Amino acid sequence: MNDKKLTTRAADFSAWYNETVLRAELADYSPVRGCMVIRPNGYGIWERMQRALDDMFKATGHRNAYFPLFIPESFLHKEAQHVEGFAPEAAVVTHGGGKLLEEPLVVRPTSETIIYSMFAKWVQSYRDLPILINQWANVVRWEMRTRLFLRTLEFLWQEGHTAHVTHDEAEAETRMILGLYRTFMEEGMAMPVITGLKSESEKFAGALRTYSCEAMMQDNKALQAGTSHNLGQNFAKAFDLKFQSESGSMEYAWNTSWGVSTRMVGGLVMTHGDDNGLRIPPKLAPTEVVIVPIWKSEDERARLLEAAGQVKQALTTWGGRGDDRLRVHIDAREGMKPGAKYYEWELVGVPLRLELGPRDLANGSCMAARRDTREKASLSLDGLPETVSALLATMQGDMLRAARERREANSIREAISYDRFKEVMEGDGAFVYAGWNGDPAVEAKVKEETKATIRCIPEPEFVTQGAATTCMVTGEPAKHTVIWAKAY
RNA sequence: CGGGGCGUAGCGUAGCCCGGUAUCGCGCCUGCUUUGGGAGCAGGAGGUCGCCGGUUCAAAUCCGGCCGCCCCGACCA
Repeated sequence: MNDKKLTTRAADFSAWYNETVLRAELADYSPVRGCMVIRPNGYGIWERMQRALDDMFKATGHRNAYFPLFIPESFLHKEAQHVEGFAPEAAVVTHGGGKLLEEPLVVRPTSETIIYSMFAKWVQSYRDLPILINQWANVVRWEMRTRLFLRTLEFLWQEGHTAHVTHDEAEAETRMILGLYRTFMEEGMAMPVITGLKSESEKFAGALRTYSCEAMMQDNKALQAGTSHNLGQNFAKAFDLKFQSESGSMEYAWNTSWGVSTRMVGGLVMTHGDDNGLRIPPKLAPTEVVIVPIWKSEDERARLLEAAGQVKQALTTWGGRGDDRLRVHIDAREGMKPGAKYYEWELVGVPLRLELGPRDLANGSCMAARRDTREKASLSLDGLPETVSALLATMQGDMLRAARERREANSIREAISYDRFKEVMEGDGAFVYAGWNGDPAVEAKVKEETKATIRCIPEPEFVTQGAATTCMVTGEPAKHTVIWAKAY
């Protein structure tokens, strides 16, 4: 038994995931059941996700704010569907300062209630709208079964909350954010997603409509990677969020809320990881390039470390990407063979490794190894920053392309019988595009029989085979073409 | 909460049936030799055997109770 090797994805995908997260030091189990510690390697990825998204939110007119962790229990009860959805998994504080509280406080599972209660104070006129707020926060949901990053009792996320004058404006916001998430996931995470509408049974508790980004993991299961909700006037009515319109009438505001979480880190692992560990797309990699100097003698060690320092200097001071400087680390550890370092950095997922030894130095070159393909090539030290930058950009694109090809290879777009569908779901699984008559009972039956659910009613651009005409289960006329899959 | 499994060094484990103060591997520390794909040798440190109680001259081992964790279900970003 060689415990240096990870369990392979083919042997046990779930075990592979856990080992990869733990051994790449993204996270660790905490003393509290169902909670996790996010370690620097994992938090560094989250920070880069935050930075990219935060810039996008700001660019579209949103501003950050912060609302309290504690919510009066009564707030949760003001919207009927909302309480039904979240009360069962609420953590409730009953004591403070050694005394029983007059009203219990719920640790936020999401912040609609407290935020819209505040919006109600701030809005009198249509001129006060829209309000475009985002907050970065932790939330708590008392889940029965947990998994690192994918489902923990406490997780980090951002939640956007907006209020608008009209339904259409709120709908446009909801859709705009959905597109923003998609752009980030595809261009930043190199993780292709399908955007679409959630069915009634899968929509957010209290929403009019929920849209989501659905990604396919390497076990062909779907991961809901982000959601954007048009809340209609449900919360505005519950919290008396009203404004006087231009014509003088009193109207309830139209709200949206939307969020992505540290779950995306899990999605990143399950989208790009291989049997050697993590593969981080360059844009999200805290370290894009690791330099491994190689030496034999003490004399060589001094020379190579100096040369490595110069290479790092050349890379990090290069301004070809503007303010976005290349992120470079030198692995100068002694007493560790180069091969051992290679395996370690591959496990951690650093996109590009530059090996620099006496032979390379003599040639004025270095050996570059791509993490995504594990291909090696000799690169001239002349113009290295340009070469490296271009290579990283190529890798970013290649990783997205490879992930998209994998998804399509495991999608079923042609008509399929329900019997065949059951076989697929019992076997390798897939994203199955099929007709649905729109009946929630059919959805429930399929879930009961196969564990697959409707991931979304995809936007038209994803339905490349043309809309389905009949329901896969009943044979009745199809109301929608939907994507069926097992999900995390 | 229902069904199954497991708690022994930082991690992974043997020992338990058949009682005698704990095995092996990885990791860690020191020294020397190494360093272009997971180094070798030598020496060393590290343990309330999940917790409480019982039986016994003696408990990791047998008995009772409790706690925790993992997997499968119900619930879910």
